[in-house]
Amino acid sequence: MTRKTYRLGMEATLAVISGKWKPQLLCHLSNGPQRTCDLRVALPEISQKVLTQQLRELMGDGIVSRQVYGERAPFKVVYTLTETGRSLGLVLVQMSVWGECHVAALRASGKQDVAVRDDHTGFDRLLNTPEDAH
Amino acid sequence: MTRKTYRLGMEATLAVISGKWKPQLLCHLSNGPQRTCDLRVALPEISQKVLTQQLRELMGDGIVSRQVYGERAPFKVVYTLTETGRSLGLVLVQMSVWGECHVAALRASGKQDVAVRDDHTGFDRLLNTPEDAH
DNA sequence: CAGCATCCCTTATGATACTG
DNA sequence: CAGTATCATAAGGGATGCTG
Repeated sequence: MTRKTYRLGMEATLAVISGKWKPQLLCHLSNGPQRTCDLRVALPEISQKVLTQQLRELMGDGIVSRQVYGERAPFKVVYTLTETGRSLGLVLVQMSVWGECHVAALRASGKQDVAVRDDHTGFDRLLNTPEDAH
Repeated sequence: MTRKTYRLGMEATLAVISGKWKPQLLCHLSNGPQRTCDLRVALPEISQKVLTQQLRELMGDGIVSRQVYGERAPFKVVYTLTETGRSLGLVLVQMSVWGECHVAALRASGKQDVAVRDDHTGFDRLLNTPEDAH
């Protein structure tokens, strides 16, 4: 087994959260466990292949877990953020806040025409301890 | 001019800091202004083309500035983190700390064979105000 | 319902040679 | 010394059809 060596810790974090749809997946999973079909509704533009792919990567990194209900097809599959996944909360919120400020500044300066649709409160539930969430 | 719309603020942040060599570039630039040749020494494996490319992207996002000294070749070119670039400090440190913890956990669990070479203190200088740095 | 396999395209990154 | 231009390759993502 060959060892993967990152130069900086933040590269390891980037490896976990970067991917075209991972931020949105993490955002929706922060609201609680989600079925596959829930995620497809939340992210209408993702392809089936990439959805499965990115969820597998998050599983490999210990960020989400997968539970299967039912003996035979059709199955019910539920994805849940692990405790490790929830521990990303502060990082995700801070990245979101910085990104929002940066986009506002870029637009104000006229350097780039950019916008952000949703605000960082999408991750707020991760900032509470699991016991607080009920 | 077509508008780029991010769904989440963190996607805007990822757009700025993701790139194979950007974390390391930001880390070295956090120690102060750097000449092109300094960066090439610090990142021996980056190609000339990609070095220029990633620096241009950081400039386009207002993260670094570029100063040219000299009337004709050979020039002296210096890259410096802007105030916006320095404002990334907290985000970069937190991402690094989380990544280090995560890598340690992955290794302890035997799930992946990973390691991080440098620790998050590489970004520590960004946590001070510019006036404090002298 | 959830997922796999295949083929295709776009993007990111790399190697090399050349210029002011 | 710094940078451009060109060509080549790798990685990420998307479209479609099929399966238990």
